[in-house]
Amino acid sequence: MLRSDAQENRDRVLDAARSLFSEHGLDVPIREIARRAGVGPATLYRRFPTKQALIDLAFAREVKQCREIVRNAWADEDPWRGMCSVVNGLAEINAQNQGFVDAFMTASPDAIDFAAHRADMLRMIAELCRRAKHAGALRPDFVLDDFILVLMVGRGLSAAPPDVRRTAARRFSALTLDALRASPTTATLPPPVRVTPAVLANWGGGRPI
Amino acid sequence: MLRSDAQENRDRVLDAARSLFSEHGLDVPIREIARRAGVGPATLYRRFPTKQALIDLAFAREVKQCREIVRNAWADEDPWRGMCSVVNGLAEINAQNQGFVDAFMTASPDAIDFAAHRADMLRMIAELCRRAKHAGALRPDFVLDDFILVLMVGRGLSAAPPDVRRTAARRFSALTLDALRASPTTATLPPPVRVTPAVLANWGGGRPI
DNA sequence: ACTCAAGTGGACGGGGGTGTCCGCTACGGT
DNA sequence: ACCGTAGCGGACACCCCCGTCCACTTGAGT
Repeated sequence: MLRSDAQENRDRVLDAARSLFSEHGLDVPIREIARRAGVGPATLYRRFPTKQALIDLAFAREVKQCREIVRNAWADEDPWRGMCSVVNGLAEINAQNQGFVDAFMTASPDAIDFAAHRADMLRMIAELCRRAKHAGALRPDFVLDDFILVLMVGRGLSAAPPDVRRTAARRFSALTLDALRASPTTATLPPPVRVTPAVLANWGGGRPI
Repeated sequence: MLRSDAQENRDRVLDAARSLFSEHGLDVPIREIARRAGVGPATLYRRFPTKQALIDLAFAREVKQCREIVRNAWADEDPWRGMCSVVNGLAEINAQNQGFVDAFMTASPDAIDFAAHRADMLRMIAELCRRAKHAGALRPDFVLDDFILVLMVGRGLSAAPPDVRRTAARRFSALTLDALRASPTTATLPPPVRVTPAVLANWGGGRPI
Protein backbone atom coordinates (compact mmCIF):
# COMPACT_ATOMS: atom_id res chain seq x y z
CA MET A 1 0.00 0.00 0.00
CA LEU A 2 1.31 3.42 -0.99
CA ARG A 3 1.54 6.26 1.44
CA SER A 4 -1.11 8.89 0.73
CA ASP A 5 1.28 11.52 -0.61
CA ALA A 6 3.01 8.93 -2.76
CA GLN A 7 -0.31 7.85 -4.19
CA GLU A 8 -1.23 11.39 -5.06
CA ASN A 9 2.12 11.99 -6.71
CA ARG A 10 1.72 8.83 -8.73
CA ASP A 11 -1.67 10.01 -9.93
CA ARG A 12 -0.36 13.41 -10.82
CA VAL A 13 2.46 11.85 -12.81
CA LEU A 14 0.04 9.67 -14.73
CA ASP A 15 -2.18 12.65 -15.49
CA ALA A 16 0.77 14.70 -16.69
CA ALA A 17 2.02 11.81 -18.80
CA ARG A 18 -1.39 11.34 -20.39
CA SER A 19 -1.77 14.95 -21.31
CA LEU A 20 1.79 15.38 -22.55
CA PHE A 21 1.87 12.14 -24.49
CA SER A 22 -1.40 12.79 -26.25
CA GLU A 23 -0.39 16.34 -27.01
CA HIS A 24 3.22 15.87 -28.08
CA GLY A 25 3.69 12.16 -28.73
CA LEU A 26 5.81 9.60 -27.00
CA ASP A 27 9.11 11.43 -27.25
CA VAL A 28 8.36 13.88 -24.48
CA PRO A 29 11.31 13.98 -22.07
CA ILE A 30 10.62 12.16 -18.81
CA ARG A 31 11.77 15.21 -16.89
CA GLU A 32 9.17 17.30 -18.65
CA ILE A 33 6.47 14.98 -17.35
CA ALA A 34 7.95 15.13 -13.86
CA ARG A 35 8.11 18.90 -14.02
CA ARG A 36 4.50 19.16 -15.18
CA ALA A 37 3.48 16.85 -12.33
CA GLY A 38 5.42 19.00 -9.87
CA VAL A 39 7.62 16.09 -8.90
CA GLY A 40 11.30 15.23 -9.01
CA PRO A 41 12.66 12.80 -11.57
CA ALA A 42 13.54 10.24 -8.90
CA THR A 43 9.94 10.06 -7.76
CA LEU A 44 8.78 9.35 -11.25
CA TYR A 45 11.45 6.72 -11.82
CA ARG A 46 10.60 4.94 -8.56
CA ARG A 47 6.98 4.47 -9.56
CA PHE A 48 7.65 3.78 -13.22
CA PRO A 49 11.07 2.17 -13.55
CA THR A 50 11.09 2.51 -17.32
CA LYS A 51 9.49 4.90 -19.77
CA GLN A 52 7.72 1.97 -21.34
CA ALA A 53 5.98 1.16 -18.06
CA LEU A 54 4.74 4.72 -17.86
CA ILE A 55 3.50 4.62 -21.43
CA ASP A 56 1.72 1.33 -20.87
CA LEU A 57 -0.14 2.70 -17.88
CA ALA A 58 -0.77 6.11 -19.39
CA PHE A 59 -2.50 4.59 -22.40
CA ALA A 60 -4.27 1.76 -20.57
CA ARG A 61 -7.48 3.79 -20.70
CA GLU A 62 -7.30 4.17 -24.47
CA VAL A 63 -6.54 0.50 -24.93
CA LYS A 64 -9.66 -0.37 -22.95
CA GLN A 65 -11.61 2.14 -25.02
CA CYS A 66 -10.27 0.56 -28.18
CA ARG A 67 -11.32 -2.86 -27.12
CA GLU A 68 -14.72 -1.53 -26.15
CA ILE A 69 -15.21 0.04 -29.56
CA VAL A 70 -14.28 -3.16 -31.34
CA ARG A 71 -16.37 -5.33 -29.02
CA ASN A 72 -19.43 -3.17 -29.55
CA ALA A 73 -18.91 -3.18 -33.28
CA TRP A 74 -18.47 -6.92 -33.21
CA ALA A 75 -21.72 -7.32 -31.29
CA ASP A 76 -23.58 -5.08 -33.72
CA GLU A 77 -26.09 -6.99 -35.78
CA ASP A 78 -25.27 -4.81 -38.80
CA PRO A 79 -21.66 -5.66 -39.66
CA TRP A 80 -21.16 -2.64 -41.89
CA ARG A 81 -22.34 -0.29 -39.15
CA GLY A 82 -19.83 -2.13 -36.96
CA MET A 83 -17.02 -1.51 -39.44
CA CYS A 84 -17.97 2.14 -39.59
CA SER A 85 -17.87 2.62 -35.86
CA VAL A 86 -14.53 0.84 -35.63
CA VAL A 87 -12.95 2.99 -38.30
CA ASN A 88 -14.51 6.14 -36.86
CA GLY A 89 -13.59 5.28 -33.30
CA LEU A 90 -9.99 4.39 -34.02
CA ALA A 91 -9.53 7.49 -36.13
CA GLU A 92 -10.93 9.54 -33.27
CA ILE A 93 -8.56 7.99 -30.73
CA ASN A 94 -5.71 8.45 -33.17
CA ALA A 95 -6.57 12.09 -33.58
CA GLN A 96 -6.87 12.77 -29.89
CA ASN A 97 -3.83 10.84 -28.77
CA GLN A 98 -0.63 11.56 -30.55
CA GLY A 99 1.45 8.44 -30.60
CA PHE A 100 -1.28 6.14 -29.39
CA VAL A 101 -0.81 3.64 -32.18
CA ASP A 102 2.91 3.67 -31.49
CA ALA A 103 2.25 2.95 -27.84
CA PHE A 104 -0.19 0.26 -28.81
CA MET A 105 2.20 -1.37 -31.22
CA THR A 106 5.36 -1.19 -29.19
CA ALA A 107 3.74 -2.18 -25.91
CA SER A 108 6.25 -4.09 -23.84
CA PRO A 109 5.83 -7.87 -23.91
CA ASP A 110 5.17 -7.96 -20.18
CA ALA A 111 2.21 -5.62 -20.51
CA ILE A 112 0.26 -8.77 -21.23
CA ASP A 113 -2.95 -6.86 -21.72
CA PHE A 114 -1.68 -5.15 -24.81
CA ALA A 115 -0.70 -8.25 -26.72
CA ALA A 116 -3.86 -10.04 -25.66
CA HIS A 117 -6.01 -7.08 -26.60
CA ARG A 118 -4.34 -6.76 -29.94
CA ALA A 119 -4.87 -10.41 -30.81
CA ASP A 120 -8.41 -10.36 -29.52
CA MET A 121 -9.30 -7.21 -31.38
CA LEU A 122 -7.87 -8.50 -34.59
CA ARG A 123 -9.90 -11.66 -34.22
CA MET A 124 -13.10 -9.71 -33.71
CA ILE A 125 -12.34 -7.39 -36.58
CA ALA A 126 -11.59 -10.32 -38.84
CA GLU A 127 -14.96 -11.81 -38.06
CA LEU A 128 -16.60 -8.45 -38.57
CA CYS A 129 -15.02 -8.21 -41.99
CA ARG A 130 -16.19 -11.66 -42.91
CA ARG A 131 -19.74 -10.85 -41.93
CA ALA A 132 -19.64 -7.48 -43.67
CA LYS A 133 -18.40 -9.08 -46.86
CA HIS A 134 -21.03 -11.75 -46.65
CA ALA A 135 -23.67 -9.07 -46.26
CA GLY A 136 -22.32 -7.48 -49.42
CA ALA A 137 -21.41 -4.22 -47.69
CA LEU A 138 -17.65 -4.56 -47.59
CA ARG A 139 -15.71 -4.87 -50.82
CA PRO A 140 -14.86 -8.52 -51.42
CA ASP A 141 -11.18 -7.92 -52.12
CA PHE A 142 -10.66 -6.31 -48.72
CA VAL A 143 -8.33 -8.27 -46.47
CA LEU A 144 -7.61 -7.89 -42.79
CA ASP A 145 -4.17 -6.55 -43.60
CA ASP A 146 -5.82 -3.60 -45.27
CA PHE A 147 -7.30 -2.74 -41.94
CA ILE A 148 -3.84 -2.58 -40.43
CA LEU A 149 -2.76 -0.45 -43.35
CA VAL A 150 -5.56 2.00 -42.65
CA LEU A 151 -4.72 2.01 -38.97
CA MET A 152 -1.08 2.68 -39.69
CA VAL A 153 -1.59 5.53 -42.11
CA GLY A 154 -4.16 6.88 -39.69
CA ARG A 155 -1.26 7.62 -37.37
CA GLY A 156 -0.71 10.66 -39.52
CA LEU A 157 -3.88 12.15 -38.06
CA SER A 158 -2.29 12.64 -34.69
CA ALA A 159 0.31 14.81 -36.36
CA ALA A 160 -2.35 17.27 -37.47
CA PRO A 161 -2.48 20.54 -35.57
CA PRO A 162 -4.82 20.26 -32.57
CA ASP A 163 -7.52 22.52 -33.93
CA VAL A 164 -8.15 20.45 -37.04
CA ARG A 165 -7.58 16.97 -35.68
CA ARG A 166 -11.17 15.98 -35.11
CA THR A 167 -12.26 17.37 -38.45
CA ALA A 168 -9.39 15.58 -40.13
CA ALA A 169 -10.21 12.34 -38.34
CA ARG A 170 -13.86 12.47 -39.35
CA ARG A 171 -13.12 13.34 -42.91
CA PHE A 172 -10.45 10.68 -43.13
CA SER A 173 -12.65 7.93 -41.77
CA ALA A 174 -15.52 8.90 -44.02
CA LEU A 175 -13.27 8.82 -47.07
CA THR A 176 -11.72 5.55 -45.94
CA LEU A 177 -15.11 3.96 -45.45
CA ASP A 178 -16.10 5.02 -48.93
CA ALA A 179 -13.05 3.23 -50.18
CA LEU A 180 -13.91 0.12 -48.22
CA ARG A 181 -17.56 0.03 -49.18
CA ALA A 182 -18.57 -2.47 -51.81
CA SER A 183 -19.51 -0.49 -54.86
CA PRO A 184 -20.28 -1.19 -58.51
CA THR A 185 -17.67 1.24 -59.75
CA THR A 186 -14.90 -0.18 -57.62
CA ALA A 187 -11.67 -0.83 -59.49
CA THR A 188 -9.63 -3.98 -58.97
CA LEU A 189 -7.05 -3.48 -56.28
CA PRO A 190 -3.33 -4.20 -56.44
CA PRO A 191 -2.14 -7.00 -54.12
CA PRO A 192 -2.55 -6.27 -50.42
CA VAL A 193 0.27 -5.92 -47.91
CA ARG A 194 0.94 -9.13 -46.06
CA VAL A 195 1.14 -7.84 -42.52
CA THR A 196 3.14 -10.50 -40.73
CA PRO A 197 4.04 -9.95 -37.08
CA ALA A 198 7.53 -9.00 -38.20
CA VAL A 199 6.15 -6.42 -40.59
CA LEU A 200 3.97 -5.04 -37.83
CA ALA A 201 6.86 -4.86 -35.39
CA ASN A 202 8.95 -2.94 -37.89
CA TRP A 203 6.32 -0.47 -38.95
CA GLY A 204 7.62 2.90 -37.89
CA GLY A 205 11.10 1.47 -37.58
CA GLY A 206 10.16 0.05 -34.21
CA ARG A 207 11.78 3.10 -32.67
CA PRO A 208 9.06 5.48 -31.61
CA ILE A 209 10.41 5.14 -28.08
CA MET B 1 34.88 26.97 -58.09
CA LEU B 2 35.50 24.00 -55.84
CA ARG B 3 38.72 22.08 -55.86
CA SER B 4 38.25 18.65 -57.46
CA ASP B 5 38.57 16.69 -54.22
CA ALA B 6 36.22 19.05 -52.47
CA GLN B 7 33.68 18.64 -55.22
CA GLU B 8 33.87 14.89 -54.96
CA ASN B 9 33.46 15.00 -51.21
CA ARG B 10 30.45 17.24 -51.57
CA ASP B 11 28.89 14.79 -53.97
CA ARG B 12 29.62 11.86 -51.69
CA VAL B 13 28.02 13.68 -48.78
CA LEU B 14 24.90 14.39 -50.79
CA ASP B 15 24.69 10.77 -51.89
CA ALA B 16 25.08 9.53 -48.35
CA ALA B 17 22.49 12.01 -47.10
CA ARG B 18 20.02 10.94 -49.75
CA SER B 19 20.34 7.27 -49.00
CA LEU B 20 20.30 7.69 -45.22
CA PHE B 21 17.45 10.18 -45.19
CA SER B 22 15.24 8.07 -47.41
CA GLU B 23 16.04 4.95 -45.43
CA HIS B 24 15.85 6.27 -41.89
CA GLY B 25 14.10 9.62 -42.06
CA LEU B 26 15.32 13.10 -41.31
CA ASP B 27 16.60 12.44 -37.81
CA VAL B 28 19.74 10.68 -38.94
CA PRO B 29 22.73 12.15 -37.06
CA ILE B 30 24.86 14.42 -39.21
CA ARG B 31 27.95 12.49 -38.13
CA GLU B 32 26.42 9.31 -39.48
CA ILE B 33 26.07 10.93 -42.87
CA ALA B 34 29.65 12.17 -42.70
CA ARG B 35 30.86 8.71 -41.69
CA ARG B 36 28.97 7.07 -44.53
CA ALA B 37 30.43 9.59 -46.95
CA GLY B 38 33.91 8.94 -45.58
CA VAL B 39 34.51 12.54 -44.57
CA GLY B 40 34.93 14.42 -41.32
CA PRO B 41 32.10 16.38 -39.75
CA ALA B 42 33.86 19.66 -40.40
CA THR B 43 33.90 18.98 -44.13
CA LEU B 44 30.21 18.37 -44.14
CA TYR B 45 29.48 21.48 -42.08
CA ARG B 46 31.59 23.65 -44.37
CA ARG B 47 29.57 22.66 -47.42
CA PHE B 48 26.21 22.57 -45.69
CA PRO B 49 26.28 25.01 -42.81
CA THR B 50 23.03 23.71 -41.36
CA LYS B 51 21.22 20.43 -41.41
CA GLN B 52 18.30 22.12 -43.13
CA ALA B 53 20.50 23.16 -46.05
CA LEU B 54 21.60 19.59 -46.48
CA ILE B 55 18.02 18.34 -46.38
CA ASP B 56 16.92 20.91 -48.94
CA LEU B 57 19.60 19.85 -51.37
CA ALA B 58 19.27 16.15 -50.67
CA PHE B 59 15.60 16.19 -51.57
CA ALA B 60 15.82 18.64 -54.44
CA ARG B 61 15.64 15.73 -56.86
CA GLU B 62 12.41 14.45 -55.36
CA VAL B 63 10.91 17.90 -55.36
CA LYS B 64 11.64 18.14 -59.06
CA GLN B 65 10.17 14.69 -59.56
CA CYS B 66 7.09 15.77 -57.67
CA ARG B 67 6.60 18.79 -59.81
CA GLU B 68 7.13 16.70 -62.89
CA ILE B 69 4.46 14.24 -61.83
CA VAL B 70 1.99 17.00 -61.18
CA ARG B 71 2.83 18.83 -64.37
CA ASN B 72 2.35 15.70 -66.47
CA ALA B 73 -0.92 14.96 -64.74
CA TRP B 74 -2.01 18.52 -65.26
CA ALA B 75 -1.21 18.25 -68.96
CA ASP B 76 -3.11 14.99 -69.29
CA GLU B 77 -6.26 15.36 -71.34
CA ASP B 78 -8.07 12.91 -69.04
CA PRO B 79 -8.24 14.69 -65.68
CA TRP B 80 -9.12 11.55 -63.75
CA ARG B 81 -6.13 9.71 -65.16
CA GLY B 82 -4.16 12.76 -64.07
CA MET B 83 -5.48 12.55 -60.54
CA CYS B 84 -4.61 8.86 -60.44
CA SER B 85 -1.05 9.39 -61.51
CA VAL B 86 -0.61 12.18 -58.99
CA VAL B 87 -1.91 10.10 -56.12
CA ASN B 88 0.09 7.08 -57.25
CA GLY B 89 3.24 9.06 -57.83
CA LEU B 90 3.16 10.88 -54.55
CA ALA B 91 2.42 7.68 -52.65
CA GLU B 92 5.37 6.07 -54.40
CA ILE B 93 7.73 8.91 -53.49
CA ASN B 94 6.40 8.82 -49.95
CA ALA B 95 7.06 5.12 -49.73
CA GLN B 96 10.56 5.35 -51.11
CA ASN B 97 11.67 8.39 -49.18
CA GLN B 98 11.12 8.31 -45.50
CA GLY B 99 10.52 11.82 -44.30
CA PHE B 100 10.14 13.34 -47.73
CA VAL B 101 6.90 15.07 -46.92
CA ASP B 102 8.44 16.41 -43.75
CA ALA B 103 11.34 17.78 -45.76
CA PHE B 104 8.93 19.21 -48.27
CA MET B 105 6.79 20.88 -45.64
CA THR B 106 9.51 22.21 -43.40
CA ALA B 107 11.70 23.44 -46.22
CA SER B 108 13.54 26.52 -45.10
CA PRO B 109 12.11 29.79 -46.37
CA ASP B 110 15.27 30.58 -48.28
CA ALA B 111 15.03 27.39 -50.29
CA ILE B 112 12.79 29.42 -52.58
CA ASP B 113 12.22 26.51 -54.87
CA PHE B 114 10.28 24.61 -52.29
CA ALA B 115 7.73 27.28 -51.55
CA ALA B 116 7.35 28.12 -55.21
CA HIS B 117 6.99 24.47 -56.15
CA ARG B 118 4.45 23.89 -53.43
CA ALA B 119 2.31 26.82 -54.51
CA ASP B 120 2.64 25.93 -58.16
CA MET B 121 1.80 22.31 -57.60
CA LEU B 122 -1.22 23.16 -55.55
CA ARG B 123 -2.44 25.45 -58.27
CA MET B 124 -2.11 22.74 -60.90
CA ILE B 125 -3.74 20.16 -58.67
CA ALA B 126 -6.61 22.50 -57.96
CA GLU B 127 -7.22 22.93 -61.64
CA LEU B 128 -6.95 19.19 -62.16
CA CYS B 129 -9.58 18.67 -59.49
CA ARG B 130 -11.89 21.16 -61.08
CA ARG B 131 -11.60 19.47 -64.45
CA ALA B 132 -12.01 16.00 -62.93
CA LYS B 133 -15.13 17.09 -61.12
CA HIS B 134 -16.50 18.68 -64.23
CA ALA B 135 -15.91 15.44 -66.11
CA GLY B 136 -17.89 13.68 -63.40
CA ALA B 137 -15.01 11.46 -62.38
CA LEU B 138 -14.08 13.07 -59.07
CA ARG B 139 -16.63 13.21 -56.27
CA PRO B 140 -18.20 16.67 -56.21
CA ASP B 141 -17.70 17.19 -52.48
CA PHE B 142 -13.95 16.75 -52.77
CA VAL B 143 -11.98 19.87 -51.90
CA LEU B 144 -8.33 20.68 -52.40
CA ASP B 145 -7.75 20.42 -48.68
CA ASP B 146 -8.68 16.75 -48.88
CA PHE B 147 -5.74 16.32 -51.15
CA ILE B 148 -3.46 17.69 -48.46
CA LEU B 149 -5.12 15.38 -45.98
CA VAL B 150 -4.36 12.40 -48.18
CA LEU B 151 -0.79 13.58 -48.66
CA MET B 152 -0.31 14.00 -44.94
CA VAL B 153 -1.67 10.65 -43.89
CA GLY B 154 0.35 9.15 -46.72
CA ARG B 155 3.41 10.02 -44.67
CA GLY B 156 2.60 6.90 -42.71
CA LEU B 157 3.67 4.86 -45.74
CA SER B 158 7.29 5.79 -45.32
CA ALA B 159 7.17 4.28 -41.85
CA ALA B 160 6.30 0.88 -43.28
CA PRO B 161 9.09 -1.70 -43.25
CA PRO B 162 11.13 -1.50 -46.47
CA ASP B 163 9.99 -4.82 -47.88
CA VAL B 164 6.31 -3.87 -47.91
CA ARG B 165 6.51 -0.19 -48.70
CA ARG B 166 5.80 -0.35 -52.39
CA THR B 167 2.98 -2.80 -51.92
CA ALA B 168 1.56 -0.62 -49.18
CA ALA B 169 1.89 2.48 -51.33
CA ARG B 170 0.13 0.91 -54.29
CA ARG B 171 -2.64 -0.52 -52.18
CA PHE B 172 -3.06 2.74 -50.33
CA SER B 173 -3.30 4.82 -53.44
CA ALA B 174 -5.74 2.43 -55.06
CA LEU B 175 -7.98 2.52 -52.00
CA THR B 176 -7.67 6.28 -51.79
CA LEU B 177 -8.61 6.70 -55.41
CA ASP B 178 -11.66 4.54 -54.87
CA ALA B 179 -12.63 6.91 -52.10
CA LEU B 180 -12.16 9.93 -54.33
CA ARG B 181 -13.94 8.52 -57.35
CA ALA B 182 -17.42 9.81 -57.97
CA SER B 183 -19.76 6.94 -57.29
CA PRO B 184 -23.50 6.41 -56.93
CA THR B 185 -23.16 4.76 -53.53
CA THR B 186 -21.00 7.50 -52.11
CA ALA B 187 -22.10 8.75 -48.70
CA THR B 188 -22.19 12.41 -47.80
CA LEU B 189 -18.93 13.51 -46.23
CA PRO B 190 -18.42 15.39 -42.99
CA PRO B 191 -16.97 18.92 -43.38
CA PRO B 192 -13.47 19.05 -44.82
CA VAL B 193 -10.36 20.27 -43.03
CA ARG B 194 -9.60 23.90 -43.81
CA VAL B 195 -5.90 23.67 -44.54
CA THR B 196 -4.69 27.21 -43.97
CA PRO B 197 -0.96 27.92 -44.25
CA ALA B 198 -0.79 27.92 -40.46
CA VAL B 199 -2.42 24.52 -40.30
CA LEU B 200 0.00 23.24 -42.88
CA ALA B 201 2.99 24.63 -41.04
CA ASN B 202 1.91 22.96 -37.84
CA TRP B 203 1.11 19.59 -39.28
CA GLY B 204 3.53 17.21 -37.65
CA GLY B 205 4.21 19.75 -34.92
CA GLY B 206 6.62 21.50 -37.27
CA ARG B 207 9.39 19.64 -35.52
CA PRO B 208 10.55 16.80 -37.72
CA ILE B 209 13.93 18.49 -37.71
C1' DA C 1 4.46 14.12 20.71
C1' DC C 2 7.75 10.76 18.93
C1' DT C 3 9.83 7.87 15.87
C1' DC C 4 11.38 5.73 11.76
C1' DA C 5 10.77 3.90 7.44
C1' DA C 6 8.74 5.30 3.22
C1' DG C 7 9.13 8.99 0.34
C1' DT C 8 11.36 13.01 -1.85
C1' DG C 9 14.16 16.11 -5.04
C1' DG C 10 18.66 17.93 -6.21
C1' DA C 11 22.92 16.46 -7.92
C1' DC C 12 25.77 13.34 -10.48
C1' DG C 13 27.85 10.51 -14.33
C1' DG C 14 27.19 8.63 -18.88
C1' DG C 15 25.89 8.82 -23.63
C1' DG C 16 24.91 11.00 -27.87
C1' DG C 17 23.70 14.86 -30.58
C1' DT C 18 25.15 19.56 -32.64
C1' DG C 19 28.29 23.09 -34.40
C1' DT C 20 33.29 25.08 -34.17
C1' DC C 21 38.37 25.44 -34.00
C1' DC C 22 43.04 24.43 -35.41
C1' DG C 23 47.21 22.13 -36.94
C1' DC C 24 48.18 19.08 -40.82
C1' DT C 25 47.52 17.52 -45.88
C1' DA C 26 47.62 17.68 -50.66
C1' DC C 27 45.67 20.03 -54.97
C1' DG C 28 46.95 22.68 -58.80
C1' DG C 29 49.01 26.89 -60.78
C1' DT C 30 53.71 28.35 -61.70
C1' DA D 1 59.52 20.43 -58.39
C1' DC D 2 57.69 23.97 -55.52
C1' DC D 3 54.69 26.48 -52.78
C1' DG D 4 50.48 28.96 -51.20
C1' DT D 5 46.23 28.04 -49.93
C1' DA D 6 41.83 25.62 -50.06
C1' DG D 7 40.60 21.74 -47.87
C1' DC D 8 40.69 18.24 -44.37
C1' DG D 9 39.45 15.58 -40.03
C1' DG D 10 40.21 14.89 -35.11
C1' DA D 11 39.38 17.21 -30.87
C1' DC D 12 36.68 20.33 -28.39
C1' DA D 13 32.80 22.75 -25.95
C1' DC D 14 28.07 22.79 -25.38
C1' DC D 15 23.40 21.05 -24.69
C1' DC D 16 19.78 17.70 -23.75
C1' DC D 17 18.28 13.46 -22.12
C1' DC D 18 18.53 9.31 -19.35
C1' DG D 19 18.80 6.64 -15.05
C1' DT D 20 20.85 6.47 -10.21
C1' DC D 21 22.43 7.85 -5.68
C1' DC D 22 22.01 10.08 -1.28
C1' DA D 23 21.10 13.31 2.41
C1' DC D 24 16.89 15.38 3.84
C1' DT D 25 11.70 15.45 4.79
C1' DT D 26 7.28 13.85 6.14
C1' DG D 27 3.23 10.64 6.77
C1' DA D 28 1.24 7.59 9.94
C1' DG D 29 1.35 4.14 13.71
C1' DT D 30 2.01 4.26 18.77
